[in-house]
Amino acid sequence: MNRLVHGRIYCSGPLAAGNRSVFYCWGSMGRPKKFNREGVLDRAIPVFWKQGFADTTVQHLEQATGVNKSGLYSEFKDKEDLFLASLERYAQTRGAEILTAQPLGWGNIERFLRLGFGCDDDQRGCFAVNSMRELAGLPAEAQEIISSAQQKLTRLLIKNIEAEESRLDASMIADVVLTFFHGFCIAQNLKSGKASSERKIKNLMQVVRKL
Amino acid sequence: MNRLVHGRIYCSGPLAAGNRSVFYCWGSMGRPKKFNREGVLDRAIPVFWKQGFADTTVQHLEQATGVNKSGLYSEFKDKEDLFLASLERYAQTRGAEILTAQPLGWGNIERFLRLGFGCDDDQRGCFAVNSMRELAGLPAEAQEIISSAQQKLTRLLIKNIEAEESRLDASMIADVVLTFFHGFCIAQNLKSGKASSERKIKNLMQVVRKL
DNA sequence: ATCATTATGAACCGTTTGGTTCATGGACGC
DNA sequence: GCGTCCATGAACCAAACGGTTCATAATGAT
Repeated sequence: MNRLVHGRIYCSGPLAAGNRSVFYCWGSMGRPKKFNREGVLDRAIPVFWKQGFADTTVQHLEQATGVNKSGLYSEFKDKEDLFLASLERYAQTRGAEILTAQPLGWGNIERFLRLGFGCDDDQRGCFAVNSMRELAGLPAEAQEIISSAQQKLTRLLIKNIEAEESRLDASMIADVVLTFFHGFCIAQNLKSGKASSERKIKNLMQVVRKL
Repeated sequence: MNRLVHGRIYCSGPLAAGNRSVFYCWGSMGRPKKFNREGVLDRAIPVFWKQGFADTTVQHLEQATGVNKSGLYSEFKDKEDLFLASLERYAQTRGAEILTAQPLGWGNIERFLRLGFGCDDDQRGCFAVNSMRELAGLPAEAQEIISSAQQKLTRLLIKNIEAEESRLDASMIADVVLTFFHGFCIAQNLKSGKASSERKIKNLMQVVRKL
């Protein structure tokens, strides 16, 4: 909501997603923020990634981001809004560079699969794949974010497969690879040896190269 | 805890997992229970399956099972205990029959994959696969239940693959199939058309038969 | 019919939850 | 330095949570 005071327009309430809160467009200056939207998201993502939406409290988010509740609620409508923004930023950020690297082919695909390892012990698998579990309790927007990211990945996978010679349809193989990726990611949540995860990838690559 | 009253031994507190509460072994009869352990679990499973552990409240469980809180807490230590018992019952119940049906082979494997569809709109995918997401917030026992069930499934998958002729190692193919199954299950949580799910299975079967 | 014994369900409890309010702090324009 | 305005953080709130207690209901044994 914008309000008119003394003939000047001021911003109040949560800013729209596109606006950088570090910029002051109208009115005289006030106390500057200590945080910016992207920084908060980048620090919130690991928390949601590890614990999911339901298990994450706003206290966790305060500690992880270093931003107080009132700050968070000035930038985001509620916990759900912050979650969706985090998920969207994650989905837009990850995956594409690897699958567009030259030369296209099985090498890119194997490197893509390795993304499924996650970052470290706290961020296992893939945030987007993990989030599929909770879709039942989240707004439809969550599914749309994930779906559109998957479609983008599928297109890139197909291009990489077409760069190799294969008797089978590229989109069919891409389908299998992506579903395998989902399985690889979700299974990363159980702490089994890294060796068995490596073997999984090796196995799929060996299978897929034979087609 | 057992206590001695008037020279007779009575059971009080939650009964051990193996004991059927419908049987009265010692002492004189009291008011009979209206529920039994397995019945509660079978009604709790769909709730946890759909909503996961964190999103399920004991109110939900009361409504779904028809058993009051005090009843639930007399049979189970706490919500976590009920969840683990549900997960264990689910894991022990499902999957094995399909993979032991004669004749062993690709037919069984395809039927196994189709288990990943789930039951209906509320029980999507697989309860055990869904639960992998929440392992970070659950006791180690949860992972053990899932892991041992997976090992059992892997053995059965291998036997079915060995029944077919294949140039590649059966355990390698089983690994790929199981990971694909995980991915298929978790992706069932997003409500995309059934057609695309069917295609996924067809695609994998076509790939795997070629090996 | 009475007693002993147990299951039941509603009331209750302390804690934690997501979310809001408001007095204070701090930066800028003048 | 003063006034204006906004970000900040702690206090605050109602609702919901997991879990417990206890008077009561319901059964079998005698």
